[in-house]
Amino acid sequence: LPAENYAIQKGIHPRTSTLANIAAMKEQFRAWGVLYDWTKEVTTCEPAYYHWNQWFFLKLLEKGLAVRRKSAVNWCPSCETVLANEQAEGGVCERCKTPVVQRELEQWFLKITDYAESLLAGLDSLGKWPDKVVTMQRNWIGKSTGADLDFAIPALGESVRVFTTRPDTVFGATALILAPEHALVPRLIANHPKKDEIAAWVTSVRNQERLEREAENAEKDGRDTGVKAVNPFTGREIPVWIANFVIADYGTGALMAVPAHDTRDFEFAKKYSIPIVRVIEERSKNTEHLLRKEDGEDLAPRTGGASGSGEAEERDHSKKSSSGGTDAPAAAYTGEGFLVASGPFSEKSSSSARELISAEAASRGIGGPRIRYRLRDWLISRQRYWGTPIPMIRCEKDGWVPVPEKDLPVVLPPDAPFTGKGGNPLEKVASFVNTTCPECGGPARRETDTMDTFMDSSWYYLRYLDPANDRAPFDVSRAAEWAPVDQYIGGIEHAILHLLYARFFARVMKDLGLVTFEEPFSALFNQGMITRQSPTGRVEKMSKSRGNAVSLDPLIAEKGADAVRAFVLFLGPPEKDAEWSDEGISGPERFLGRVRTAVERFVASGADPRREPAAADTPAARVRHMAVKKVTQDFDAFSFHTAVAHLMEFGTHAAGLVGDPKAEPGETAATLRSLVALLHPIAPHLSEELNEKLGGTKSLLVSGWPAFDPKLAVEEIASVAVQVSGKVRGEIKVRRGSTEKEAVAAAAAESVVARWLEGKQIVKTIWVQDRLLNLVVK
RNA sequence: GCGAAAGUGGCGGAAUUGGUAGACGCGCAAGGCUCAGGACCUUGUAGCCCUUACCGGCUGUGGGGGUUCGAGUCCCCCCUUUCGCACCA
Repeated sequence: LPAENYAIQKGIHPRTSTLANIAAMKEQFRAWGVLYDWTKEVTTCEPAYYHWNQWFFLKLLEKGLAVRRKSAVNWCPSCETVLANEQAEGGVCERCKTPVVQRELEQWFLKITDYAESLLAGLDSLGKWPDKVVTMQRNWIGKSTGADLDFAIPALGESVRVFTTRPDTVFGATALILAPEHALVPRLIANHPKKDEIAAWVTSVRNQERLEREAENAEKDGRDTGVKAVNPFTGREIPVWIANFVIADYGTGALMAVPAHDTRDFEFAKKYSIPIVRVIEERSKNTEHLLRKEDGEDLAPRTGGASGSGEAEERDHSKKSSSGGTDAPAAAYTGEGFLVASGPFSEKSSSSARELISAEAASRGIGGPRIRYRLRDWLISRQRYWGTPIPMIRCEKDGWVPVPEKDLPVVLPPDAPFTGKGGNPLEKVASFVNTTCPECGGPARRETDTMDTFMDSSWYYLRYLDPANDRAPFDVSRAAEWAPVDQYIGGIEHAILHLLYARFFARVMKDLGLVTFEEPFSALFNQGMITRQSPTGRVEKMSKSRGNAVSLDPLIAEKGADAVRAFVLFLGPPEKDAEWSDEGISGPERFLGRVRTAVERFVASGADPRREPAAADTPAARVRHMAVKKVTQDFDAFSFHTAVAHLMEFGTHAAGLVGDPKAEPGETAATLRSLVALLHPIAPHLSEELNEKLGGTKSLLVSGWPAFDPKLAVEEIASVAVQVSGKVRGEIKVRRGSTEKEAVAAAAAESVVARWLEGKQIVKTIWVQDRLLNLVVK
């Protein structure tokens, strides 16, 4: 989709622009010194790749995981296509930020919801993922435990099923509210005197932008159908309403309104004078009410009982309370508590009542316990040209027929008259559309919708293992050997798009016997964004779509790839956003220059660069081991900016050795060799060159990472802070491993410390080995 | 509103997870080298105070309390910023 939009904007065929972008990107990779095995290159827009998208689609179809279904879907008016729920987050199109509207359309869905529980449970195993992403996925899947309950509508001879997480509040359900999209709406309003007005309102709500309809401050708006439903537990009639805040595709698109115990229902009930019946009490705060109840004054309506028995309990709080002195509550009580006015369930706790009421609903055949998820099925149809054709054929006689596997790939015609406006260009390509039915051989039409691009990225990581395979998406044994991915890196924007789809796909592939894992990415790292101050002073993310990206090409041309790499790594922690400015580049640039100078001076002096240190345990050797240790640990921890800092320190030390006539040449040589090797990931070009100058015969890529001896990677002399009553008063140098006694003696010999100890008595001594001595005095 | 993360010099950022706050770099200042320098090298650089100088002292990690011999780090309250979620019944 982005490729197509770009192509439309520039009037270039997406294939041309995509291939040009790939070429440009490859050139940038080369200029940066990025290492990549180009024999493993994958191009998802080529038939050789999307063939297998189509193959996966057919497999999903066989398993009943790909279905064509009519439902309310998100439509982006600007991109002129439907979008998956994940791509319309917050009510706007993920690509162009245009507010989306709901449309009732028949589309292809992948049943990701079948794996909702597995996707949720699997999150617990993702210890090496950022908590944030795990939480976002958990919230997106949105598991809710509750019950389904059926509310009869005698006038229609129908019943409406609702889902609730609070079946314990059912006795307080004083209205049934349906989404405007609910299937029963037309019949409910058919006999209403203002039928046309209501129908027009329903239509207007349905056509409203999601952003507007779901806005935080959007007013609740509804219409009374005039039809009555029956609360299955109180047996009382309750009104049936239609309201804008009821979401069509969550639960059943209908809910029981319990105004006393739900803030949204409360707000709605207040506005439309719907009765508010309190059925949950926090016992500790309202014992009086309970006592009245316990006196035997059973005010609760009986289950399935005749009308009238609950009259006294019902209070219409929209009017001034006339008797009993009970004022209208100011807000809903949404907490847990104990049931009141709930027939046989009165006195029960919320939690036990939930189970009992759910169980009774099940036994009466009107619902029962139910778990629901916020997650919706993945809508993959796109009314766009530049994508993988969905391999389906529509036959008048046989309906939807899959393209036989042997006929794959269904190739996207190169010559569609795409404009981005006025429908899918594929519909205009007769040679593509017109085909024959694989079942009956009669004339038929191809599906012209293409697949969501996230289909490509759901399994691409496995294609890298076997990019040329023309018999299968990838070789199963190679996948078994190499996958899952050890370390995945990507931006947070993928948290609930790509990463959720890929997790779903891994489960599908496991069920297909292609892989043995369920979680495709063992560890995940979210890098921060590079931001930039816009001319208006706002800090915004640098991106292609904003057109505010800074090209590093000129900087690389001027300073060299190594300096730019070192500088970018030195900007700060990689998981954090960083504001772009090329001001600080001189630091890393100078550093690399100093390393070069040090090596060149050493070689020019005629010293043997391959020489080994004369002694293993010297102060200089310890510095070297410490540097190797620190830099190695920094890399392991993705702390590249401190790796650069530690290399700078080590570089200064190395330059000092080169300039020091008393330095031992073997140690100096070893120091330079270590420095150059450690520098390789940051400055590969320079370090390879200096490695050669230092007599290296193999690339640093194959000659191995420097090792350190943990015993030598510590200073021999420890500087110990000396505190007197918790305040630092001096520092002593002691041999590593010194005893407390030795340290106290050394500290007392320090004049400043001695002054603070004068006339005092040491009441307590705290000794942290090799680090700190605290003398508490009185 | 709910949830999460963060707040450290002029700036980017360190701090072995309770143990010398400010590593490393930018910037700035002084000096050296130089015909010159936006090149390079050296030194200094949290604030305040005492001192000719040295030695030193006090304060300091968003604000306020607390725990501790000791707090940037742990606990409680508050403020600010950023990011998620936000009618999901």
